[in-house]
Amino acid sequence: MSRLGRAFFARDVLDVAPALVGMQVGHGAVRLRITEVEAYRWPGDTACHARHGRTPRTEALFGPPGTAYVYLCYGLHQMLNIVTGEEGSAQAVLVRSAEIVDGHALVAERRGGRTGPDALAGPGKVGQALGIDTRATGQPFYEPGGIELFAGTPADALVRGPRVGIDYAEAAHRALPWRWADAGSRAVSHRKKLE
DNA sequence: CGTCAGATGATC
DNA sequence: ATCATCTGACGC
Repeated sequence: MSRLGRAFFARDVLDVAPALVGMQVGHGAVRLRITEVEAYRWPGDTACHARHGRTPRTEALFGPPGTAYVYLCYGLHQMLNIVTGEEGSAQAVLVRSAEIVDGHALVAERRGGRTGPDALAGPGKVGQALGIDTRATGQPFYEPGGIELFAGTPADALVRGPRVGIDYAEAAHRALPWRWADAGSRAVSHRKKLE
């Protein structure tokens, strides 16, 4: 499968996010098919980490398209974001869920020996399966060696709805339907809130 | 099926 | 103090 080039990511996050469903993300021996994503963008979205402007942590969100923004959530979970749009704009796609394509054994080991379905529903599980951490922040996806993104099998149909876990944001932004998922996949979190 | 508390650490 | 979460415990 072919690697996604920089141009794929150099569009608005609302175009890139749904296009990423069905694409594949790889790191080392692990390859996953993306099944659920969310878009974040500042200005105009108080759910976005960049809502208070540039800080050491959010600097990566303003970086060039096709690079990683990985942050630690609740002190436990490594959350993978894909930076989009032109450099200087704060946009990223959060990879929320995926199916295991390759590296089943390694993923099971990282998950503490849990063996079972190929569905990884939830962003913490995606980061854990890939074995990534915040040190990947700033790395490009379109070059070999790090986290890589490949063209995959687009979903037959997408479902969309509001994003998850952003109670701190203004009501209007909480309601934005900026979450997309593969309608036919079992690897989707909070499925009830989607249509 | 549901709700709930605890884990755990960077950030501003 | 807050937080783009997960898991296991417990109740129905």
